[in-house]
Amino acid sequence: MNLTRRQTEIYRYLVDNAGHFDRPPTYDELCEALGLASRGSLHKHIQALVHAGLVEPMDGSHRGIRLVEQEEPVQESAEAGVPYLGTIAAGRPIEAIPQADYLQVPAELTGSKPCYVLKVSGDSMIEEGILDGDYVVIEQRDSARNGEIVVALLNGEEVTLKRIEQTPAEVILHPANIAMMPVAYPHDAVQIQGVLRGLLRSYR
Amino acid sequence: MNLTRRQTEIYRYLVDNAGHFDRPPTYDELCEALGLASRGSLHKHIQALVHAGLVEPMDGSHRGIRLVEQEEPVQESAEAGVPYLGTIAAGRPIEAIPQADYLQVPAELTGSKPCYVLKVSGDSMIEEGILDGDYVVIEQRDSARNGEIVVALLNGEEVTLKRIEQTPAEVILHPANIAMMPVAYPHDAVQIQGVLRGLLRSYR
DNA sequence: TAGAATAGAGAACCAGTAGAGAACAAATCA
DNA sequence: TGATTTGTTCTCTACTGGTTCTCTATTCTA
Repeated sequence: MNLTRRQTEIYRYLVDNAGHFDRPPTYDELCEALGLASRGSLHKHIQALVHAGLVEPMDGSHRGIRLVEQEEPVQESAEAGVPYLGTIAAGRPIEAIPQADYLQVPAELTGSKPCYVLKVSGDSMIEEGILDGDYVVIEQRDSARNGEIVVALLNGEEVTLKRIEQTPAEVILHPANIAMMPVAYPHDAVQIQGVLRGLLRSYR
Repeated sequence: MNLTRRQTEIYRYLVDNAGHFDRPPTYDELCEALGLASRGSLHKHIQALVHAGLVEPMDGSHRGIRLVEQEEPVQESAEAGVPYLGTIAAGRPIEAIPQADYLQVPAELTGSKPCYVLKVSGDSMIEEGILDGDYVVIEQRDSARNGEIVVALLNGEEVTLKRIEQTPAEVILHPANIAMMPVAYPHDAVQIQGVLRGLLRSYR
């Protein structure tokens, strides 16, 4: 995700002044600080930063603009941790987080193959017991057997977690939610990025 | 859980003055200190802090506003991991396995409190996304808040995993399966053994 | 040089936040 | 026991702050 000049400028300002705010700044406060007259203009830039995973999304709430936590590299990571890459929401690209975090995942889930962890957003697999906010452990693979749950890249742009069925003619992706229908794609529109190996959920 | 401005302001005040109170402050005292005229308004903020796990819930008691003691940063204590104790099946005692195995559970799930892992047998919590064969991470505790999912020992003999509701008269255990009914017990028949903190599932 | 990408102004919308105050019930105190 | 605190719940009001528009200006690029 490439930022424009103004976007990086604004992000810089946020980072530089992060410790300087006693509370998360509102759009109006930022507008004044940045010499903007219109919240609407600022909003577009902030949205770009949210999309780039640099600013926390605030779904309608009024709590000011916050940077996404840039946790310093966890040193335990070398110790057989599994990288946490971001959020997977049906219908959108993976929202990568800037610096990979590492999770201590039991070897029983990962096996010996390379894996990564994604956070699930949405309810499309709810009937398989995969809920909004769960973390899935994905084994890096570019092929899958029928019936496996896969991370699939569709048309090179959006990514989704679904149960896969491959026929000679097409690839069918089955959600596990009565409200959603299976969708069929031509083979060349679906690129498998990994296979579901494990699941983590926090009730904290 | 993201706090609003006023909520963080009030939380700050509580933290800053924690050592300053000789006993927990009342709502009225706090209202005055914070320049509020209405207890009702303050109550909403405090509830938000309780919900965020920053303030201890005070079920009815007076003079009850206390901060949740902040666990010090997790010390990578999980050298050995979390003990795997056996299988929990609704209606039977925990089937302990002879030699405790240890699982490498991410610190995000355990927090700093002592935990153990059980394997779930049965479908009684299927609508909460807890499936037969899943592993649950349980924090060792002998009390729980309403709405939490607990490991409960019933009549000193059988153990079960259910959502708990404690009323003055009785304890109600709610399964999450349309085919099963909630069951009410007298308080002395239910002994809480732990609270659900996390969940692991293997698709191997 | 036309069209796209970037940047901004400003208006309008409305959900979230904040607070007041009344009424109630449980806990505590006299 | 009765009176008083104290926490809880409710309704009502106000306004702030994030979002969405449309419209315009400027810069970049094919």
